[in-house]
Amino acid sequence: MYTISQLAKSADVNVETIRYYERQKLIEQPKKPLQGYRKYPEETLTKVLFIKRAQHLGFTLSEIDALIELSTGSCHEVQHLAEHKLDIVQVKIKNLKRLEKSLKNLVSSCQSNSDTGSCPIIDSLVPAGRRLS
Amino acid sequence: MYTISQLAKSADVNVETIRYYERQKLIEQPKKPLQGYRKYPEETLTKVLFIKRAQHLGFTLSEIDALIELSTGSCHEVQHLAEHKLDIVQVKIKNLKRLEKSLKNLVSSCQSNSDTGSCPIIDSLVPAGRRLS
DNA sequence: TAATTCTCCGTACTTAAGTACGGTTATTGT
DNA sequence: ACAATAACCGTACTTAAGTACGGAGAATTA
Repeated sequence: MYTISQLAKSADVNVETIRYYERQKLIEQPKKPLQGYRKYPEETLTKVLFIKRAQHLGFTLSEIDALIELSTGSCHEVQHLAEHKLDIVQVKIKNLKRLEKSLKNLVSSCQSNSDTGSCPIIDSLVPAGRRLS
Repeated sequence: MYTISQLAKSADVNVETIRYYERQKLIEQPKKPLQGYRKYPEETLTKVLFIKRAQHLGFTLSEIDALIELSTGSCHEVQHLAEHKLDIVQVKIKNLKRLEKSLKNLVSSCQSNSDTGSCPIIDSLVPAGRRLS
């Protein structure tokens, strides 16, 4: 059993983060005893660690909430959630790669620029036939 | 010369977005004439279009502000900014690829799962030796 | 016992890039 | 001339995931 600060330290998060998770109902707040402070069971630490791991995989807190809901039972639905997240990640990668390509082009067009009066990057961002200033 | 709503329409943004850019000093608010509404010059439309293009490349508004500052003059610094953004994009791609890999593993571990009582995804998110519920 | 540290709790603030609202004035269309 | 738009303006709200603050009470340490 942990106090809130022991729990936070064990999970390597801020005390405020624990309280935030409680407000979001991701973890349960233990009843306040008549005397003394709240005590958190081992299970809560497990849950916070679970949340942190899932966040690392790109899941949002509300997705993690769903994950926890589904954890007792539906492996299939969990899989579905992970597949959905995988889709999103793959779309993001695709978009970033397009971006990477554009930026590389821009940077290299600068490299071969000898004209000190203009910048190919700026020029390419200004629509054709327009003047920025 | 445009009214604010003509400007917004031409740039395909919301009127509120124009006003927001004014507050952020990305574009200048024309003086209010003694009679009538403000009039925006062609240059402002160019700037808004510039902003939108730069945003597409992943630049934040404050970076775009810098870009506009640098546009008259320092091609080298503009290049530097673009290189910095390229770095960031490449780091993001790398991280997302690691994520993609992990998610793929998780999904495929589910695919080969015959145990209806547990889910490999959930199991892998719960730290070793712990129990979620 | 006194001082310090911790918990508890509600509320407000943070970032980014806007969006929404509500009231007032100005302009345009009929 | 009168109704319907549009502009103006300040302020507040939005999302996500927390962080910060301030005051009150409880617990630990010297």
